[in-house]
Amino acid sequence: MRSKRPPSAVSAPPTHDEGTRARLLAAAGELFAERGLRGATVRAIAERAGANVAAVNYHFGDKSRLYVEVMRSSFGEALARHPTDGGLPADAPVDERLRAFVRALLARARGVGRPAWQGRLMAREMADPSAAIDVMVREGIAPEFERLLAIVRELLGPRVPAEAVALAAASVVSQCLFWFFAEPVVARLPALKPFREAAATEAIARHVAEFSRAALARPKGRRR
Amino acid sequence: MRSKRPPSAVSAPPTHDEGTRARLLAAAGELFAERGLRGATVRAIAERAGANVAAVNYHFGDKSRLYVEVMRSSFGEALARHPTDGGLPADAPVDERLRAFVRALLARARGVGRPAWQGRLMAREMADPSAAIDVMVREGIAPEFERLLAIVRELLGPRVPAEAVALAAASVVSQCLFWFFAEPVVARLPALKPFREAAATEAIARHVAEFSRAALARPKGRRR
DNA sequence: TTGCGGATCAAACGATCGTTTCATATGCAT
DNA sequence: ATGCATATGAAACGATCGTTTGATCCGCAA
Repeated sequence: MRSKRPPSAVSAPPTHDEGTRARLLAAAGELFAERGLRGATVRAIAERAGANVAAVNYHFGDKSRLYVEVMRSSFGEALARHPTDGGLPADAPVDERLRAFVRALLARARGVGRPAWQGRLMAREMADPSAAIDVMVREGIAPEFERLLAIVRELLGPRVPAEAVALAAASVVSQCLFWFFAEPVVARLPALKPFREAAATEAIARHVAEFSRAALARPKGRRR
Repeated sequence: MRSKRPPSAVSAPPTHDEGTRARLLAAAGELFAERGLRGATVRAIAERAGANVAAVNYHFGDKSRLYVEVMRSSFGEALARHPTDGGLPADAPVDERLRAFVRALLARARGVGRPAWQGRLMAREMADPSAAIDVMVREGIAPEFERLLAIVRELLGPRVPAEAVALAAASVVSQCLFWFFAEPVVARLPALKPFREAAATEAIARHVAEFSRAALARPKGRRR
């Protein structure tokens, strides 16, 4: 009912309107994050994008194909905006690399960049996995988890078995994911409520890095 | 299409058939966990329960009321089956109390008891909160988180500010929740896949308790 | 101008879902 | 036996959803 024209430039589109497809992707991202794959109707997506109901099927084939396209672009954008190496050189100190990893994971989860709905999209994909999660794990999560495994192995030392390294890496990741996976609980616990604000992200990152660093302290002269 | 009668006792029901309501609750629990609130249709629930389509509305009013009833009974059962104090006396050593807390949380999440779908139900409620989460947090999660806060405060000492205690408690909880909140990812990461088996729950509990215990080590003679 | 292909539109189709309706069965007090 | 409240059954209603259809608009090459 609003403006049928895209709110982009004032001038007319160059050859044909590329805007509709992009606006559908953005609107679908928001609505899939808000209401889920089933809950977000094609009509609502088209309306928010200022497009016709048939636009989704015309540009993406069907609703499920639009969904995986949203997941791919959203996840890829999050990967590019917050790289887990934090721009650090490969030979940077382990502590700094661990801190950078934690910071990147938290930034992705809590939407420090533009679209704040990407974290919720990921949480929904965990609770209700679709075909999109396979490529997300294979192309994004798995290689980055390998990088974290290397960091943890460097912290724990070469004598620690692989299973213990994997468990420790999981402990690091979990502390970052918690803050938006369990967001409805965080919002309802008075002790955790102050950390919901975006400004608290840095404090959480510092805590997670310190907490993990203390737990991963190399047992130098321990009983053994 | 199968047996219309409940497969309970061989004899006839005493006065009237109480079984239908209970079978609807059980079938709804499974299907809500498998497909979510929207995905599980009342027809599928009624069919699995061996009841008529109208039975849901007759016994529970409508679908959403059946859902909150499922959540309440399922969550209450999990609370009762795995108490976070682990049956320990209140004056037990902090380390044992922390271990018991972690073990209980993991047992609930990974369905060590009977119904393995309760964890998935909780994960879905996190990704897509309904009216049920308010009572779950108020009656179950909040008081138990307070108990964890007391444990952590005892470990960190009285000089640590409340925000640091809250962050540390969140770190403990997150390590337990991770293993079923992020289950689709765990299942796809080769390094974590072996921990999916139910037998690995005890190993995870030991790791989480040790990891947290090391991170929460009281800074005896640290810089201060 | 004409013709054409891509893009958008209103309208409708078929399927599914939650819910309702009304009939019927059952157990129990009278 | 009779009346009544509870419970179950088959069938349908109204609403919504994903998708399809056919017409229309528009920029551009011939």
